[in-house]
Amino acid sequence: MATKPPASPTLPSSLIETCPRYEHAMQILGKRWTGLLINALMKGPRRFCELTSLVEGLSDRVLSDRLRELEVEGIVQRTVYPQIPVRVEYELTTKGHALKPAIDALHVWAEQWVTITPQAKATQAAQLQEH
Amino acid sequence: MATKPPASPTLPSSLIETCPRYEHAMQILGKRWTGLLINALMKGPRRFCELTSLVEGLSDRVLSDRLRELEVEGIVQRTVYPQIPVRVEYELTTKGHALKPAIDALHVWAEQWVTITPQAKATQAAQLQEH
DNA sequence: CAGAATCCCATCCGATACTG
DNA sequence: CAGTATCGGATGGGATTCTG
Repeated sequence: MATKPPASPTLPSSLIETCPRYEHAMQILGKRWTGLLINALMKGPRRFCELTSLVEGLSDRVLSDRLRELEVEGIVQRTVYPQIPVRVEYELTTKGHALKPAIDALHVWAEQWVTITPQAKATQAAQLQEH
Repeated sequence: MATKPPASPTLPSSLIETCPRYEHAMQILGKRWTGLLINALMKGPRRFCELTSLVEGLSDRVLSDRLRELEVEGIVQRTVYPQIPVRVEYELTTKGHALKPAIDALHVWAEQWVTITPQAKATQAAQLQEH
């Protein structure tokens, strides 16, 4: 009962190139709001509440989560200005800015190829309604 | 949610540029295995079971889900060759291949910037153990 | 081989309330 | 303003089993 094709002659066994780094990157960037968040930070430092209004639908709690994740990854830098009330700014690190080409490429692709279908529009509209 | 600042005077109201297309793109590509899956398809058509072995850890069910999603999005084309047993191949469409620059850019970034930390290695190892 | 169906627990995340 | 704490419903996805 020939379990699986014999590893396919053409495939070198080393081919399991899951590429851990790329995988890790997708793990991070793939999470729900992260792409939009980084996009919002591309133009410069932003404060917490600016981010909540820039990225519509993103809640405090999740924003907080995402920012911490990105901080841990060294993609975002958090700076506290000890005024009263405190002012906190988030900005991309060098590593974060280095993502620009990738984000841009994704943008170009989206512009060219992604069509918002009527259903998708309806879905979106419905989601907006829910507020 | 702590009443937002007065929309911040410096921000034009049109600034809510969530960019629906980009958002939609991230929605799709961001899902758990999708990035790796597309990556695996970049080199040419693949059969179902080839994909399960190429992308390690990806289960039948999820692969099935992802392929259908990508098919609906017009990123992947499914072809059935009515032999016995049937042979099914998946390949990227033009739209799918158009993602190459973005994926490549992401790859470059990952190579340059992503370092697998000891913790991450430990985590990965642990995850592999669990099988 | 190429999946569909079912089960079911872990994680995610939205809403709400509270703090410095 | 800039968050944290907590809860509960929704979703994700792994394991297993079954089918053509």
